[in-house]
Amino acid sequence: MATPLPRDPIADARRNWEDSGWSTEAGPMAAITAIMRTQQILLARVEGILKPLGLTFARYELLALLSFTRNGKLPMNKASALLQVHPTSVTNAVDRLEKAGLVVRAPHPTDGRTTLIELTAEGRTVAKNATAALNSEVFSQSGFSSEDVDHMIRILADFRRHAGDFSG
Amino acid sequence: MATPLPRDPIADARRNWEDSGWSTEAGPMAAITAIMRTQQILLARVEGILKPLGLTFARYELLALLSFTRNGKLPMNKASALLQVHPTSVTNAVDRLEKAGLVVRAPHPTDGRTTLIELTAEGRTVAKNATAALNSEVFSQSGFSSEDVDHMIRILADFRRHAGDFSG
DNA sequence: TCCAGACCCTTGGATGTCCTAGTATATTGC
DNA sequence: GCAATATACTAGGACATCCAAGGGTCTGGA
Repeated sequence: MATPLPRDPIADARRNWEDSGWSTEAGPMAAITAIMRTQQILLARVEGILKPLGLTFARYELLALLSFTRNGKLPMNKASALLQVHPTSVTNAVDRLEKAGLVVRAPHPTDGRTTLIELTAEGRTVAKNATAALNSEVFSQSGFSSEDVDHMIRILADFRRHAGDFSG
Repeated sequence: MATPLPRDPIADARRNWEDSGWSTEAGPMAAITAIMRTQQILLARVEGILKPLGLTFARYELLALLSFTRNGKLPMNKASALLQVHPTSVTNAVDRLEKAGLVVRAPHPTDGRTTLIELTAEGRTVAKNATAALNSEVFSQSGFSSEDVDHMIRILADFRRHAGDFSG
Protein backbone atom coordinates (compact mmCIF):
# COMPACT_ATOMS: atom_id res chain seq x y z
CA MET A 1 0.00 0.00 0.00
CA ALA A 2 2.79 2.36 0.84
CA THR A 3 4.28 2.65 -2.61
CA PRO A 4 2.10 2.67 -5.73
CA LEU A 5 2.87 -0.10 -8.17
CA PRO A 6 4.46 0.99 -11.43
CA ARG A 7 1.62 -0.58 -13.42
CA ASP A 8 -2.02 -1.46 -12.90
CA PRO A 9 -2.06 -5.11 -11.79
CA ILE A 10 -5.60 -5.57 -13.06
CA ALA A 11 -4.70 -4.32 -16.53
CA ASP A 12 -1.84 -6.81 -16.48
CA ALA A 13 -4.19 -9.60 -15.50
CA ARG A 14 -6.46 -8.65 -18.36
CA ARG A 15 -3.56 -8.93 -20.81
CA ASN A 16 -2.69 -12.34 -19.36
CA TRP A 17 -6.27 -13.43 -19.92
CA GLU A 18 -6.25 -12.27 -23.52
CA ASP A 19 -2.91 -13.92 -24.20
CA SER A 20 -4.31 -17.17 -22.83
CA GLY A 21 -7.24 -17.25 -25.21
CA TRP A 22 -9.91 -15.84 -22.91
CA SER A 23 -10.43 -12.60 -24.79
CA THR A 24 -14.18 -12.60 -24.36
CA GLU A 25 -13.95 -13.06 -20.61
CA ALA A 26 -11.02 -10.72 -20.05
CA GLY A 27 -13.17 -7.60 -19.80
CA PRO A 28 -15.68 -8.92 -17.27
CA MET A 29 -12.82 -10.48 -15.31
CA ALA A 30 -11.07 -7.12 -15.11
CA ALA A 31 -14.27 -5.30 -14.15
CA ILE A 32 -15.09 -7.79 -11.42
CA THR A 33 -11.56 -7.78 -10.06
CA ALA A 34 -11.64 -3.98 -10.03
CA ILE A 35 -14.88 -4.01 -8.06
CA MET A 36 -13.30 -6.34 -5.51
CA ARG A 37 -10.30 -4.09 -5.11
CA THR A 38 -12.34 -0.89 -5.00
CA GLN A 39 -14.54 -2.33 -2.31
CA GLN A 40 -11.45 -3.15 -0.29
CA ILE A 41 -10.16 0.43 -0.58
CA LEU A 42 -13.49 1.98 0.30
CA LEU A 43 -14.07 -0.36 3.22
CA ALA A 44 -10.66 0.53 4.65
CA ARG A 45 -11.48 4.24 4.43
CA VAL A 46 -14.85 3.83 6.07
CA GLU A 47 -13.51 1.66 8.86
CA GLY A 48 -10.73 4.16 9.46
CA ILE A 49 -13.31 6.86 10.10
CA LEU A 50 -15.55 4.66 12.23
CA LYS A 51 -12.86 3.13 14.42
CA PRO A 52 -12.42 6.22 16.65
CA LEU A 53 -16.17 6.05 17.27
CA GLY A 54 -15.93 2.44 18.37
CA LEU A 55 -17.80 1.18 15.33
CA THR A 56 -17.14 -1.09 12.38
CA PHE A 57 -18.93 -0.80 9.06
CA ALA A 58 -21.17 -3.76 9.80
CA ARG A 59 -22.28 -2.26 13.11
CA TYR A 60 -22.68 1.18 11.59
CA GLU A 61 -24.94 -0.13 8.87
CA LEU A 62 -27.24 -1.67 11.43
CA LEU A 63 -27.23 1.46 13.56
CA ALA A 64 -27.98 3.67 10.55
CA LEU A 65 -30.78 1.38 9.44
CA LEU A 66 -32.38 1.56 12.88
CA SER A 67 -32.02 5.32 13.01
CA PHE A 68 -34.10 5.67 9.87
CA THR A 69 -37.04 3.63 11.14
CA ARG A 70 -39.93 5.48 12.68
CA ASN A 71 -39.47 4.21 16.23
CA GLY A 72 -35.92 2.93 16.22
CA LYS A 73 -36.97 -0.72 16.34
CA LEU A 74 -36.60 -3.52 13.84
CA PRO A 75 -36.95 -7.31 13.95
CA MET A 76 -33.66 -9.17 13.49
CA ASN A 77 -34.90 -10.95 10.39
CA LYS A 78 -35.97 -7.69 8.82
CA ALA A 79 -32.55 -6.21 9.44
CA SER A 80 -30.97 -9.27 7.91
CA ALA A 81 -33.10 -8.90 4.80
CA LEU A 82 -32.57 -5.18 4.38
CA LEU A 83 -28.83 -5.31 5.00
CA GLN A 84 -28.68 -8.43 2.84
CA VAL A 85 -26.40 -10.32 5.14
CA HIS A 86 -26.70 -13.69 6.82
CA PRO A 87 -28.81 -13.82 10.00
CA THR A 88 -25.80 -14.91 12.01
CA SER A 89 -24.00 -11.75 10.98
CA VAL A 90 -26.83 -9.70 12.46
CA THR A 91 -26.69 -11.75 15.65
CA ASN A 92 -22.99 -11.02 15.84
CA ALA A 93 -23.41 -7.28 15.26
CA VAL A 94 -26.27 -6.99 17.73
CA ASP A 95 -24.26 -8.86 20.37
CA ARG A 96 -21.50 -6.28 20.15
CA LEU A 97 -23.75 -3.24 19.82
CA GLU A 98 -25.73 -4.40 22.81
CA LYS A 99 -22.57 -4.87 24.83
CA ALA A 100 -21.63 -1.30 23.90
CA GLY A 101 -25.02 -0.06 25.03
CA LEU A 102 -26.07 1.22 21.61
CA VAL A 103 -28.98 -1.17 21.11
CA VAL A 104 -31.03 -3.54 23.23
CA ARG A 105 -32.88 -6.72 22.37
CA ALA A 106 -36.60 -6.83 23.12
CA PRO A 107 -39.21 -9.54 22.58
CA HIS A 108 -41.66 -9.09 19.74
CA PRO A 109 -45.13 -8.28 21.12
CA THR A 110 -46.99 -10.91 19.11
CA ASP A 111 -44.47 -13.31 17.59
CA GLY A 112 -42.50 -15.26 20.16
CA ARG A 113 -39.90 -16.29 17.61
CA THR A 114 -38.92 -12.77 16.74
CA THR A 115 -36.51 -10.48 18.56
CA LEU A 116 -36.63 -6.73 18.13
CA ILE A 117 -33.51 -4.61 18.02
CA GLU A 118 -34.05 -1.25 19.66
CA LEU A 119 -31.83 1.76 19.36
CA THR A 120 -30.89 3.34 22.70
CA ALA A 121 -30.52 7.09 23.17
CA GLU A 122 -26.78 6.70 23.09
CA GLY A 123 -27.03 4.54 20.01
CA ARG A 124 -28.96 7.26 18.25
CA THR A 125 -26.32 9.84 19.12
CA VAL A 126 -23.47 7.62 17.99
CA ALA A 127 -25.27 6.88 14.74
CA LYS A 128 -25.73 10.57 14.08
CA ASN A 129 -22.09 11.34 14.76
CA ALA A 130 -20.90 8.45 12.64
CA THR A 131 -23.06 9.50 9.72
CA ALA A 132 -21.77 13.05 9.92
CA ALA A 133 -18.18 11.78 10.00
CA LEU A 134 -18.66 9.48 7.03
CA ASN A 135 -20.37 12.18 5.00
CA SER A 136 -17.66 14.74 5.59
CA GLU A 137 -14.67 12.40 5.45
CA VAL A 138 -15.63 9.82 2.85
CA PHE A 139 -18.74 10.50 0.81
CA SER A 140 -18.11 14.18 0.15
CA GLN A 141 -14.72 13.36 -1.33
CA SER A 142 -15.25 9.92 -2.75
CA GLY A 143 -12.86 10.25 -5.64
CA PHE A 144 -15.63 9.65 -8.17
CA SER A 145 -16.89 12.38 -10.44
CA SER A 146 -20.54 13.25 -10.31
CA GLU A 147 -21.18 11.65 -13.71
CA ASP A 148 -19.33 8.51 -12.71
CA VAL A 149 -21.38 8.26 -9.55
CA ASP A 150 -24.61 8.43 -11.52
CA HIS A 151 -23.34 5.96 -14.03
CA MET A 152 -22.26 3.46 -11.42
CA ILE A 153 -25.49 3.73 -9.51
CA ARG A 154 -27.37 2.86 -12.68
CA ILE A 155 -25.06 0.02 -13.71
CA LEU A 156 -24.92 -1.54 -10.28
CA ALA A 157 -28.65 -1.19 -9.68
CA ASP A 158 -29.28 -3.07 -12.94
CA PHE A 159 -26.85 -5.72 -11.82
CA ARG A 160 -28.34 -6.09 -8.37
CA ARG A 161 -31.86 -6.29 -9.71
CA HIS A 162 -30.76 -8.91 -12.20
CA ALA A 163 -29.05 -10.80 -9.38
CA GLY A 164 -32.31 -10.97 -7.46
CA ASP A 165 -31.69 -8.39 -4.75
CA PHE A 166 -34.95 -6.61 -5.40
CA SER A 167 -37.76 -6.57 -7.91
CA GLY A 168 -38.68 -2.89 -8.03
CA MET B 1 -31.35 -13.91 -1.09
CA ALA B 2 -34.34 -16.15 -1.22
CA THR B 3 -36.97 -13.56 -1.97
CA PRO B 4 -36.18 -10.29 -3.74
CA LEU B 5 -37.07 -7.21 -1.75
CA PRO B 6 -39.99 -5.17 -3.09
CA ARG B 7 -37.77 -2.08 -3.37
CA ASP B 8 -34.10 -1.29 -3.78
CA PRO B 9 -32.76 -0.78 -0.23
CA ILE B 10 -29.92 1.40 -1.51
CA ALA B 11 -32.31 3.72 -3.33
CA ASP B 12 -34.23 3.98 -0.07
CA ALA B 13 -31.08 4.82 1.82
CA ARG B 14 -30.34 7.51 -0.71
CA ARG B 15 -33.75 9.06 -0.11
CA ASN B 16 -33.15 8.95 3.63
CA TRP B 17 -29.88 10.78 3.11
CA GLU B 18 -31.49 13.46 1.02
CA ASP B 19 -34.32 13.91 3.50
CA SER B 20 -31.78 14.36 6.26
CA GLY B 21 -30.00 17.21 4.53
CA TRP B 22 -27.11 15.26 3.01
CA SER B 23 -28.14 15.75 -0.60
CA THR B 24 -24.61 16.30 -1.85
CA GLU B 25 -23.33 13.13 -0.22
CA ALA B 26 -26.33 10.97 -1.06
CA GLY B 27 -25.09 10.02 -4.51
CA PRO B 28 -21.60 8.94 -3.52
CA MET B 29 -23.06 7.14 -0.50
CA ALA B 30 -25.38 5.18 -2.78
CA ALA B 31 -22.62 4.39 -5.26
CA ILE B 32 -20.26 3.19 -2.53
CA THR B 33 -22.93 1.12 -0.84
CA ALA B 34 -23.79 -0.42 -4.21
CA ILE B 35 -20.16 -1.34 -4.77
CA MET B 36 -20.05 -3.05 -1.39
CA ARG B 37 -23.16 -5.05 -2.14
CA THR B 38 -22.08 -5.93 -5.67
CA GLN B 39 -18.76 -7.18 -4.40
CA GLN B 40 -20.59 -9.39 -1.95
CA ILE B 41 -22.75 -10.89 -4.70
CA LEU B 42 -19.81 -11.47 -7.01
CA LEU B 43 -17.65 -12.94 -4.30
CA ALA B 44 -20.39 -15.41 -3.42
CA ARG B 45 -20.65 -16.52 -7.06
CA VAL B 46 -16.93 -16.95 -7.42
CA GLU B 47 -16.58 -18.85 -4.17
CA GLY B 48 -19.46 -21.08 -5.16
CA ILE B 49 -17.58 -22.11 -8.30
CA LEU B 50 -14.24 -22.53 -6.55
CA LYS B 51 -15.48 -24.49 -3.57
CA PRO B 52 -15.82 -27.82 -5.45
CA LEU B 53 -12.20 -27.37 -6.49
CA GLY B 54 -11.10 -26.94 -2.89
CA LEU B 55 -10.22 -23.29 -3.38
CA THR B 56 -11.31 -19.94 -2.02
CA PHE B 57 -11.02 -16.69 -3.95
CA ALA B 58 -7.99 -15.61 -1.96
CA ARG B 59 -6.18 -18.85 -2.69
CA TYR B 60 -7.23 -18.81 -6.32
CA GLU B 61 -5.88 -15.31 -6.81
CA LEU B 62 -2.49 -16.39 -5.52
CA LEU B 63 -2.51 -19.53 -7.64
CA ALA B 64 -3.48 -17.57 -10.75
CA LEU B 65 -0.80 -14.98 -10.09
CA LEU B 66 1.83 -17.69 -9.80
CA SER B 67 0.63 -19.42 -12.95
CA PHE B 68 1.27 -16.27 -14.96
CA THR B 69 4.86 -15.85 -13.87
CA ARG B 70 7.58 -17.23 -16.12
CA ASN B 71 8.78 -19.94 -13.76
CA GLY B 72 5.90 -20.32 -11.32
CA LYS B 73 7.79 -18.68 -8.46
CA LEU B 74 7.25 -15.43 -6.59
CA PRO B 75 8.54 -13.94 -3.34
CA MET B 76 5.90 -13.60 -0.63
CA ASN B 77 6.32 -9.85 -0.40
CA LYS B 78 5.90 -9.49 -4.15
CA ALA B 79 2.69 -11.50 -4.04
CA SER B 80 1.45 -9.32 -1.22
CA ALA B 81 2.15 -6.17 -3.24
CA LEU B 82 0.59 -7.45 -6.46
CA LEU B 83 -2.51 -8.86 -4.80
CA GLN B 84 -2.67 -5.75 -2.64
CA VAL B 85 -3.40 -7.58 0.55
CA HIS B 86 -1.69 -7.63 3.93
CA PRO B 87 1.40 -9.86 4.20
CA THR B 88 -0.30 -11.96 6.85
CA SER B 89 -3.06 -12.76 4.41
CA VAL B 90 -0.48 -14.19 2.03
CA THR B 91 1.05 -16.21 4.85
CA ASN B 92 -2.37 -17.61 5.60
CA ALA B 93 -3.12 -18.47 1.97
CA VAL B 94 0.28 -20.07 1.40
CA ASP B 95 -0.11 -22.16 4.56
CA ARG B 96 -3.31 -23.66 3.24
CA LEU B 97 -2.17 -24.04 -0.36
CA GLU B 98 0.99 -25.71 0.84
CA LYS B 99 -0.99 -28.10 3.01
CA ALA B 100 -3.06 -28.94 -0.06
CA GLY B 101 0.09 -29.59 -2.09
CA LEU B 102 -0.55 -26.83 -4.60
CA VAL B 103 2.47 -24.71 -3.72
CA VAL B 104 5.68 -25.13 -1.74
CA ARG B 105 7.81 -22.65 0.13
CA ALA B 106 11.45 -22.34 -0.92
CA PRO B 107 14.26 -20.16 0.36
CA HIS B 108 15.31 -17.20 -1.76
CA PRO B 109 18.70 -17.90 -3.36
CA THR B 110 20.35 -14.64 -2.31
CA ASP B 111 18.16 -12.94 0.29
CA GLY B 112 17.79 -14.91 3.50
CA ARG B 113 14.79 -12.87 4.59
CA THR B 114 12.71 -13.74 1.60
CA THR B 115 10.62 -16.85 1.00
CA LEU B 116 9.64 -17.95 -2.49
CA ILE B 117 6.27 -19.47 -3.24
CA GLU B 118 6.51 -22.15 -5.92
CA LEU B 119 3.65 -23.63 -7.87
CA THR B 120 3.64 -27.44 -7.91
CA ALA B 121 2.56 -29.46 -10.93
CA GLU B 122 -0.74 -30.16 -9.23
CA GLY B 123 -1.09 -26.52 -8.35
CA ARG B 124 -0.70 -25.58 -11.98
CA THR B 125 -3.37 -28.04 -13.03
CA VAL B 126 -5.79 -26.86 -10.37
CA ALA B 127 -5.18 -23.24 -11.34
CA LYS B 128 -5.93 -24.04 -14.95
CA ASN B 129 -9.14 -25.86 -14.09
CA ALA B 130 -10.26 -23.11 -11.75
CA THR B 131 -9.65 -20.43 -14.35
CA ALA B 132 -11.62 -22.37 -16.93
CA ALA B 133 -14.48 -22.82 -14.47
CA LEU B 134 -14.58 -19.15 -13.51
CA ASN B 135 -14.47 -18.04 -17.11
CA SER B 136 -17.31 -20.26 -18.19
CA GLU B 137 -19.46 -19.94 -15.09
CA VAL B 138 -18.91 -16.36 -13.96
CA PHE B 139 -17.04 -14.07 -16.30
CA SER B 140 -18.75 -15.14 -19.51
CA GLN B 141 -22.14 -14.35 -17.99
CA SER B 142 -21.32 -11.59 -15.57
CA GLY B 143 -24.61 -9.76 -15.88
CA PHE B 144 -22.91 -6.60 -17.12
CA SER B 145 -23.29 -5.38 -20.66
CA SER B 146 -20.17 -4.96 -22.73
CA GLU B 147 -20.45 -1.16 -22.57
CA ASP B 148 -20.97 -1.21 -18.82
CA VAL B 149 -17.90 -3.40 -18.40
CA ASP B 150 -15.76 -0.93 -20.33
CA HIS B 151 -17.22 1.97 -18.45
CA MET B 152 -16.63 0.41 -15.06
CA ILE B 153 -13.09 -0.58 -15.91
CA ARG B 154 -12.35 3.03 -16.80
CA ILE B 155 -14.10 4.53 -13.75
CA LEU B 156 -12.58 2.08 -11.29
CA ALA B 157 -9.10 2.36 -12.78
CA ASP B 158 -9.27 6.12 -12.34
CA PHE B 159 -10.38 5.61 -8.78
CA ARG B 160 -7.68 3.10 -7.95
CA ARG B 161 -4.97 5.24 -9.47
CA HIS B 162 -6.22 8.21 -7.52
CA ALA B 163 -6.25 6.07 -4.37
CA GLY B 164 -2.57 5.26 -4.82
CA ASP B 165 -2.79 1.69 -6.07
CA PHE B 166 -0.54 2.33 -9.03
CA SER B 167 1.05 5.24 -10.80
CA GLY B 168 1.00 4.12 -14.42
C1' DT C 1 34.14 -3.31 10.60
C1' DC C 2 29.87 -3.07 13.01
C1' DC C 3 25.68 -1.60 14.74
C1' DA C 4 21.24 0.75 14.09
C1' DG C 5 17.46 0.95 11.17
C1' DA C 6 14.97 -1.22 7.38
C1' DC C 7 12.88 -5.21 5.55
C1' DC C 8 10.62 -10.00 5.57
C1' DC C 9 7.79 -13.43 7.44
C1' DT C 10 5.10 -15.50 11.18
C1' DT C 11 2.34 -15.74 15.40
C1' DG C 12 -1.58 -14.29 18.07
C1' DG C 13 -5.74 -11.61 18.57
C1' DA C 14 -9.99 -9.12 17.05
C1' DT C 15 -13.72 -8.85 13.47
C1' DG C 16 -16.79 -10.17 9.97
C1' DT C 17 -19.00 -13.56 6.76
C1' DC C 18 -21.03 -17.79 5.70
C1' DC C 19 -22.63 -22.63 6.67
C1' DT C 20 -24.56 -26.29 9.42
C1' DA C 21 -27.03 -27.65 13.14
C1' DG C 22 -30.16 -27.21 17.10
C1' DT C 23 -33.95 -25.09 19.93
C1' DA C 24 -38.16 -22.60 20.22
C1' DT C 25 -42.37 -20.70 18.31
C1' DA C 26 -45.99 -20.27 14.41
C1' DT C 27 -48.69 -21.99 10.80
C1' DT C 28 -50.85 -25.33 7.94
C1' DG C 29 -53.27 -29.19 6.68
C1' DC C 30 -55.69 -33.37 7.70
C1' DG D 1 -56.93 -30.53 17.72
C1' DC D 2 -52.54 -32.32 16.56
C1' DA D 3 -48.81 -33.52 13.83
C1' DA D 4 -45.85 -31.87 10.02
C1' DT D 5 -43.74 -27.99 8.06
C1' DA D 6 -41.96 -23.38 8.14
C1' DT D 7 -39.72 -19.52 10.41
C1' DA D 8 -36.56 -17.08 13.85
C1' DC D 9 -32.54 -16.84 16.37
C1' DT D 10 -28.24 -18.68 18.22
C1' DA D 11 -24.07 -21.71 18.93
C1' DG D 12 -19.95 -23.59 16.88
C1' DG D 13 -16.70 -23.96 13.10
C1' DA D 14 -14.12 -22.62 8.81
C1' DC D 15 -12.00 -18.69 6.38
C1' DA D 16 -10.31 -14.24 5.36
C1' DT D 17 -8.62 -9.58 6.65
C1' DC D 18 -6.14 -6.39 9.34
C1' DC D 19 -3.13 -4.84 13.24
C1' DA D 20 0.55 -5.31 16.69
C1' DA D 21 4.68 -7.75 18.02
C1' DG D 22 8.63 -10.55 17.68
C1' DG D 23 12.72 -12.79 15.64
C1' DG D 24 15.82 -13.33 11.69
C1' DT D 25 18.47 -11.08 7.81
C1' DC D 26 20.41 -7.03 5.15
C1' DT D 27 22.53 -2.75 4.43
C1' DG D 28 24.35 1.65 4.81
C1' DG D 29 26.72 5.11 7.38
C1' DA D 30 29.97 6.15 11.29
